[in-house]
Amino acid sequence: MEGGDISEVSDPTVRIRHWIAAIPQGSVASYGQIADLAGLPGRARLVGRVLRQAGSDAKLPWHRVLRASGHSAFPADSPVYHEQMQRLRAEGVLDRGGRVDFKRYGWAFDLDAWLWRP
DNA sequence: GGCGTGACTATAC
DNA sequence: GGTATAGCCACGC
Repeated sequence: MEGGDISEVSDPTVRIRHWIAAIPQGSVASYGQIADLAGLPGRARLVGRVLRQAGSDAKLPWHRVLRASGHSAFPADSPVYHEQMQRLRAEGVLDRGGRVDFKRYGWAFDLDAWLWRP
């Protein structure tokens, strides 16, 4: 990935999109985690907003973003929910009763280690 | 400018 | 697991 100078981008939505795009295939991240990485702690709702506006933008792996609980942000009976789970399964991310285990599939990106690396 | 809404979260029972 | 509560803040009305 190339996140070296992204922290200097002023537009928060650009940073958010950057980090969402950086989620590796087969991994998932929470809204709060993306907000933290974008330098916007406590702004998880903004991440959701950006994602909603991106909407059909296939460039962003929106399906890899879940709630902190491991659940999808969508109602379990909605079409978009099923599409999300189908996309995740296609990457090897399995859910248990609609819940994804962050211990197993959570993106283990460590921002501190990244910032402090030599 | 006030107010409700929302692809959210941490904390406390 | 659930429910309640309090933060969060861009946006539309």
